[in-house]
Amino acid sequence: MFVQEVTKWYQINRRTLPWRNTNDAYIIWLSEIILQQTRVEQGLPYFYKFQERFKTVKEFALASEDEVLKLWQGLGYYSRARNMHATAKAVMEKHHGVFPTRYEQLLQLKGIGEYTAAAISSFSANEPHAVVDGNVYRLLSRFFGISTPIDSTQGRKQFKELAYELLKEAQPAEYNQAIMEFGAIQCKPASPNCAECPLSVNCVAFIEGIVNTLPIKTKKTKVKERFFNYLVFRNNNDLLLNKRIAKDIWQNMYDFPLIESANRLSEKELLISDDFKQLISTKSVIIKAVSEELKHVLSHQVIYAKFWELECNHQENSTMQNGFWVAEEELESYAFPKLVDNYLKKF
DNA sequence: AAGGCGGGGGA
DNA sequence: TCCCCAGCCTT
Repeated sequence: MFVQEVTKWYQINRRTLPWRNTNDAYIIWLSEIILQQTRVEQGLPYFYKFQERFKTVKEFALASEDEVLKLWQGLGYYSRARNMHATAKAVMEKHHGVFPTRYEQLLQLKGIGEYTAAAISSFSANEPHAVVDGNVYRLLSRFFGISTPIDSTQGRKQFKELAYELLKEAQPAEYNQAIMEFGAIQCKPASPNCAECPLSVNCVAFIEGIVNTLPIKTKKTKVKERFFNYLVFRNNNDLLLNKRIAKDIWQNMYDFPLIESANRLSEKELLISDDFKQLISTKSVIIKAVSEELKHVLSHQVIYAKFWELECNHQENSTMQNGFWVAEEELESYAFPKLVDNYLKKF
């Protein structure tokens, strides 16, 4: 009953999306990685950009990581872009440039976990692997009244088993699309459309009036505060950039020489700090301006950032391993985190 | 098992 | 504000 109703609803209410109605595993892979933890509306323009720039997995593999990250700029979770690039190369080397469609092979590729392997293998080859994403957790927990936390090991196991059980009576490709679409459009997280829901008569959460308490999640991410003091060195038309190579946020993207402090720094505290002296090195520098404090919120940290604009009479960066000077017109080819991009747009 | 990893949108 | 989004990887 559940499977039939969800499928019937889907056939009437499905959105037309550019990655549907294809069984090209490469195109489906593009869309699935972009959509991880990302709403369709937010990912859509990126899907078009990537599809246009990289017509084939070979073109993707031949690109530079810098270019891939630049295309990905603004979408977040940048490891997705780095992993995609690695996977494109692996497909060239290990699969002769033919994107695999088998679940077990897909799982071997970077950035592809159980969900994405199930999605690609079912959509491209109709393999019977159940997708279990946020939409599926929500819909199943409500309809069957399951209160096991979805972020527990037991919960993941229970929902996965149920999803696979339901898939037995279904057409994998269509039903996997259907159950996610139903969760995204009909059984939404907040204010789901229960009044017009074809499942409501049998929905445990609806009958018991606990729709908005499900699904249950136990862990909450705690947010860390960080204080960034960016030094924007300018010499005539050139700016000093930094490549972020540390194991930290925004890996392999670009920003400016950075002094991070445990708390908010006054101008005096910044100027007398050892970090500042070290970055200045032998440069003679004039402070031209300082930006307002920009607050940048990530899911797991809040960054308070100030940009110090420094006029510099000569170029040297001996104290910075990953520093290099770039002409202002060249900035557009570097991938910047949103925080830095926001600053650059103003200045 | 827990924590890290972006950015945006809805209520 | 808080929560969630077509999750995955490392520790």
